[in-house]
Amino acid sequence: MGRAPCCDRKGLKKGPWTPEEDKQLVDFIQANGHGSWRLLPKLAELNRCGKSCRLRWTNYLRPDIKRGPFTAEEQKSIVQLHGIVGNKWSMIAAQLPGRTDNEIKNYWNTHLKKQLRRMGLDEPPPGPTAGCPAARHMAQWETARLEAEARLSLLSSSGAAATATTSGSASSSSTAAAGAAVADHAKPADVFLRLWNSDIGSSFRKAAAPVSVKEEEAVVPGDDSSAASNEMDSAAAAAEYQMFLDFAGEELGLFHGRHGGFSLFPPLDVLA
DNA sequence: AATTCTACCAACCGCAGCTCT
DNA sequence: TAGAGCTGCGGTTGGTAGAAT
Repeated sequence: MGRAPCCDRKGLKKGPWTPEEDKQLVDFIQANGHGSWRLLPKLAELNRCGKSCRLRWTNYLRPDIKRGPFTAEEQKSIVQLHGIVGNKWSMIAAQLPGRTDNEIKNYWNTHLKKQLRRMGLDEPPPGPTAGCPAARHMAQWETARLEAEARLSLLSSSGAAATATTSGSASSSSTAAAGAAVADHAKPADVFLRLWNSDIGSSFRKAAAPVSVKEEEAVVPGDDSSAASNEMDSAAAAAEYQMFLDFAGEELGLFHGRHGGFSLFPPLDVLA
């Protein structure tokens, strides 16, 4: 995996772009498309590296970029998605039309992170999962999934059990069943269910697969110590997740419920 | 009015993964 | 199959504007 040598060339301009450079880049891309970023500077007669051109275009010059402050709805989405996928800014940006990953990242670091810090929620909990975001997020998903399953079991008490059809999932068969059940029974307000079935959920399951398998292997039947350890990890992750949800619910008005009775999911009577 | 501090954001750097040969 | 080239992503930095002293 070699590194791109384009920025190593001497004499290429760095730093802020001038309006003339912007116009040159926009005119060229609108006329020809960006094609190969590496070749673009030469073709557009810009004294910049391709990487710089791509960044300028994607983060600033693209016509579909939405400018201005983030709306409350966008803030909610960012917090919600960050809780699920972590610092996958491009993934989060994909769910917010007109916003770039760089913009979201900056917004998170300068605004939302501070709010979390004030709440004392920015530090990962101590323990084995602290350095493993995938494991922590898997635990978060698992917590939400369990709640979804509980809800679904109540909702479909008279219905037949769903057949597992979800493929590529690294979680347990019950998770796959929940995923299938979700497809059949999900209500629009069911945030988790929608996310689980979305591209994000799919990417997450895929990304978390090795961790999940490893964790399952680590649990030897009858081995109380590893089971207990796993239980503690899950509890810590679940506690962290709950803290995050509490913050999101109270501070940003996310999800449903009120102080003390907050839930990722809407009350049953809403679904009924 | 001058200086220092803080917040914000555009841009850079380097790594990782994908594609092609 | 291995290595080189290219692109995309996430972390970090540096410049600037506005606020505070």
